[in-house]
Amino acid sequence: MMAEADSGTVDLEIIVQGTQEGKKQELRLWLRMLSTTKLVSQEIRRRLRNEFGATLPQFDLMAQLYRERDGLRLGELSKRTMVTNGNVTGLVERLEADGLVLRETPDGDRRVTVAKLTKRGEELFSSMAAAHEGWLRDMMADVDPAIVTELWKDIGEVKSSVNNHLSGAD
Amino acid sequence: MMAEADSGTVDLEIIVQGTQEGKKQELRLWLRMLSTTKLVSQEIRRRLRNEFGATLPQFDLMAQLYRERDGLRLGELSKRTMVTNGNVTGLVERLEADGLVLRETPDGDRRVTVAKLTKRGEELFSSMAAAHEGWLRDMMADVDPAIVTELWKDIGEVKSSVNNHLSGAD
DNA sequence: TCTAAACCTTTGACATTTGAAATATTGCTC
DNA sequence: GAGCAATATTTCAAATGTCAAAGGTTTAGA
Repeated sequence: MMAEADSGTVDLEIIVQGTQEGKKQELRLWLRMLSTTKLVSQEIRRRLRNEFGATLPQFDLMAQLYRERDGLRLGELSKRTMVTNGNVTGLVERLEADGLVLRETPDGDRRVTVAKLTKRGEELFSSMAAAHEGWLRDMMADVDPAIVTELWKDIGEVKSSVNNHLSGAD
Repeated sequence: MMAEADSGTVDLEIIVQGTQEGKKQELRLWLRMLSTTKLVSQEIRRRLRNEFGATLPQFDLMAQLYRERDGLRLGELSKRTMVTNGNVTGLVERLEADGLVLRETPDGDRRVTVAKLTKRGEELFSSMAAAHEGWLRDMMADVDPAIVTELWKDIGEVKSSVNNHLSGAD
């Protein structure tokens, strides 16, 4: 596929970063990121369901509330969980029905709804979070810790590049 | 947090890879992978909608059919797209209604349904695929190609580790 | 103050998603 | 060849997801 130089010398630069197959690398990376993420998500979903009777979106939402004990406005929750507004409404409704979250409207601004974890919500999330962290350590047990750190850094670059090339709203 | 040796010497190994922050690296990596994947997915979803009136799951499904011109059984489609069986049924139904996919039952085994792209489906997918690849190159434009390649390799290790530590079915 | 723009959440229509149960067909075994 | 496990798909209920439009509230300006 790749033509060798006519003399004995080899053009290393081309081999290393150039034409090699360097066309659809981004697509290839994306497909692998996507399938890996799906794989992990499915595993976490399964364990959350089996061990805690919770769903992944519920876990994500509670995670945000757990670190903001004063609660969050639904719009803010929407941004942080990357879930649409309308979706947050239903999610919070169901969690409230289960007694894990409560909603209140602050005095100052009656347009706003703030969601907080209840006592029960805090306790449940606390144990889910501990398990969750363990599952991830488990799943990534075969990966060299140095690579984990490196991946974190490099994926950060991907994320920031993507953020700089969005078409719609931020 | 980390006990210092009693003499003047410092245990570099512990500092470097041990306690430093080395506790929740896997969790941190996972959160970043997840948010990055969501970000890219949303961008692709938006562009598919705006430019082609298609959804992301439809695109994924058609991608599998595009590379198997003889069609695929629904179960096989389910595995390859990592989408549940029941879900594939509905997706294919809607694509069939739009004239992009057709279903047929082979003579040999009447339990089976095979889905294929129609002519129109092939044409549409072909142009979507070209655009899709371009979007990804765009979004990752600021990332050094060497890092793209490295990420592909390292994420492969993550994926294979995860595959070795699944609780449920393969 | 009256009103229009801006802000925040909910609602509604529809698509996707999961997990489990139901159906249909095949292949094997006795 | 009747019964039964194994396969393959569909159906169902409930949850999640998007997008757009509609509902209240607040804020600012005329």
